[in-house]
Amino acid sequence: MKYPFKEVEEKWQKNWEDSKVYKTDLSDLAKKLYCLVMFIYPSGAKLHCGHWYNYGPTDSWARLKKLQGYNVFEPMGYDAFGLPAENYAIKTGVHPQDSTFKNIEDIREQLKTMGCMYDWDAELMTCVPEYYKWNQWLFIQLYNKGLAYRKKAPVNWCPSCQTVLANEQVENDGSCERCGAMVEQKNLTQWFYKITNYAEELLEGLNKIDWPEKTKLMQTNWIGKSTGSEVVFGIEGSNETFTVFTTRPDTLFGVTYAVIAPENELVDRITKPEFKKAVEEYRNSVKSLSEIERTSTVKEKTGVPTGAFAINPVNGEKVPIWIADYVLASYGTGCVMAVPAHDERDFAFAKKFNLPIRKVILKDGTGENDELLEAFTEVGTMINSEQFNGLPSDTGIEKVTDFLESKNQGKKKINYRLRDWLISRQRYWGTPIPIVYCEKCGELPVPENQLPVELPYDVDFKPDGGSPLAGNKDFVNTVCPKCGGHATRDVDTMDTFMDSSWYYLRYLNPRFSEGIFDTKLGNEWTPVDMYVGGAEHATMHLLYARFLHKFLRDINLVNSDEPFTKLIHQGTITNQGAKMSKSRGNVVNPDGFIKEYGTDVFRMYLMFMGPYELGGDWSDKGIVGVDRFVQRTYSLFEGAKDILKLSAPAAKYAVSEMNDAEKSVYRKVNQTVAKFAGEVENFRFNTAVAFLMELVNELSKNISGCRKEIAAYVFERFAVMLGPLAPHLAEECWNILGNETMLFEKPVWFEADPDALTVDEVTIAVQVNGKLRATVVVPVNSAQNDVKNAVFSDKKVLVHTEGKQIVKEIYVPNKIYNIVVK
RNA sequence: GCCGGGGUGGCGGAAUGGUAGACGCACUGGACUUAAAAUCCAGUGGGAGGUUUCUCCCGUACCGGUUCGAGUCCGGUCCUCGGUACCA
Repeated sequence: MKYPFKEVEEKWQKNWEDSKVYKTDLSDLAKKLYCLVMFIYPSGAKLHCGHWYNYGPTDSWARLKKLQGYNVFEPMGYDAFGLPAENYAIKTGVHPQDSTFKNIEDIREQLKTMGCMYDWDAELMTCVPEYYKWNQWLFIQLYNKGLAYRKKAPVNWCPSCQTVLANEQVENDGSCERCGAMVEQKNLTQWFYKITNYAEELLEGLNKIDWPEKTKLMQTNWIGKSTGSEVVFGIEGSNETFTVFTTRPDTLFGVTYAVIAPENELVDRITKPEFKKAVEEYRNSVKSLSEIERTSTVKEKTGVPTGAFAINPVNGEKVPIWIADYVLASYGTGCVMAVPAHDERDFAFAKKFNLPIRKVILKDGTGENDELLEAFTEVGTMINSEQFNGLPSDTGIEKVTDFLESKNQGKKKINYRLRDWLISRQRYWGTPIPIVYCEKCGELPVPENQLPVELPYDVDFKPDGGSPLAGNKDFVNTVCPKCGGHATRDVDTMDTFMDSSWYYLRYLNPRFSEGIFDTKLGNEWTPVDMYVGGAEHATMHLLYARFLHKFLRDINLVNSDEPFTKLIHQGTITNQGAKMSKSRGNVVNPDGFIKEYGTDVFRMYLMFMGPYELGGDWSDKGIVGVDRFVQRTYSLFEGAKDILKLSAPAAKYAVSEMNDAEKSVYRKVNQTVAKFAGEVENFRFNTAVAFLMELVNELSKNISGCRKEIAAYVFERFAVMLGPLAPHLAEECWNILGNETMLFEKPVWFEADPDALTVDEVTIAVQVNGKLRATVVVPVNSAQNDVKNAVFSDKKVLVHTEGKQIVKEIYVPNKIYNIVVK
């Protein structure tokens, strides 16, 4: 009979649910295991293949652990705030809350058909007051510790989304990550979190976690630690000074000009009157450029002089001060000392504007007067540097800094590229920022007992450049918690990365009302043991979550340093070479495949496609192969109905007492058992599926030649191995065999019989000069002399060796016999 | 530009420095069938010859190296995918 996947899948899903098989007992900590996937954004596009590729195989991993006796907690929820719902509202008039709840209903149903082990009692969504109340609470804790602050800053403004984007959310070409519109620069007062306070610890912590090296490297580069010095320059005819950060104080004698970021306030004060016009024009021309455009390497260098001069602290020399867009206000001090001879950017700039280039580091083997054709940025010998002449430049770095320090004109400094996390969004569909502004008392946090600040339903979310909440007078107008006078609320909402930075703690009890989460459970169940999600979150979500976890630790709410012990990225499933997205219209909906083949086949096909971490281009060409495997498996089990009731298999059998078919089958099943768990354990699902296919091929051939009890032994193990990869099918097969309890109700896992893995004969490859010429079958672990006899009685070997001089023979036991001839 | 993956049959992909191509798709032949589909069995990297049981040559993007032996290690080149963007 054809495998009736629809009835079978529905039946076991219902049985699992009725028996609460996937309800995790969080009080049982003996073998606790927290397996987490990045929660889902409930868009109208529903679940697509990419989601399945994330969730299905991860669930298979978790199921292996469940069968191995772990107490697995696997929750699922909805990252429900965010721009797309609001954009959809602007387009269609459907309120974000209504569309979001509707989408969640639909997606929940889809998720349930996947048949994952989600503990649905732990389900959460971020757009309800019970959740976002704690975003606000957490904001206030950060505020009270001085880690949430406001500042005016140039920000990326997306004219289409009408919102500010973090740097990280702007694409390479200067377009908005979400809608693709070109991003502009705009100055707004915004809330920031001081993630930079944790820069060093975020860097250090990477050594303690089992994450992909490339992800750790990306975070390392993102944090961008660099060790150098701050050097104070005077300004001619002024009491003002400015500070530059440099990693190359050894080149200080080579400074021939200085550059200040065009936005820097100092520019107003130092620019000479006759330069004012040109400076203003240049500043305006730069304003329209995004940071991405400004810093493009292909862009020609631009800049103008200010007419002011800087005084070099080491030699008192006067050098002109320029402004140029290649210096960024947001990195370091926003001021740079320019050493064209030894910095590529400065070199290009100096060449273009005919500024002097002075060599102060001599490359070994070159002359002092040789012309420089490009900047020399490596270590050499210091020249033209007064008392430092002759020193190797790497030693000079420290000596020059010491000298500056003694004159109080510089010091060692560690600089980070990481910037503070901008969390304000001029948007409706998010967590209101719990701050009020009182005319008398100023800026005040909302008292904790007044939380949550509820997001009102009634707003006009037409895009007009401002925050939609500003239009709701009932929301905006409030009383000052301090003086009782009139006050207004902050009308911005929070970045949704806030929601996703601590959700893994809330899952443990989403209804907990006495605090942000149950700290006892948090300490017992986190860090998360296994976290699986896309590599695109390497520097945003995954860095923010680490930051807030450390903050929660510092206010004694968690007892660990890191949120996610082990991290895996699933690869991207593309379609016709492009990432699946609604806007491209290339989303592959799995529903049709589920209808035709069932959820187990679809899940297994995704796993069979290739290495999990590589992903690949979508094609349904091979799915019939997996379906055939399921059909063959099912009919094999049908032939073993109630076999466990008829014949209870022993724990192991002696191979010597078996017939050929039994030997072959018994060995194969034990070989499979021996390697299967390791494959699933390490997310090598493709080979795990292949091994089960090999087993089916073997059983098709030989199972009919086996005694009942051997067959029972084999089928029992086969059904259990199906468990992680095809849970519904496995449960059905387990039942067919005559088991009274469900596999996932009373988990079972088998170990291989080591005696079945030993072989008494091996095939050895015989090579002549590295070329395969024959194979010989010899007893396992044969001595070289015994093999040699077999080798040299082989005709093909003789053909290639006779009449030639044997130079050398290499024998690797049980593997190879190589003869080198001349 | 820099950093990090990856390049293996017609296709998806397997291979602790030791018989390259497991497993699957597609294809070919056979069985079953009135026929087709489904299923089952067999074959299947390319080429040359013997053509039944065989033998040889070539072959893991390209060039070179280490080694008895390289898809795997080393040096260089090309292509491709991701990350990043003058970070002083």
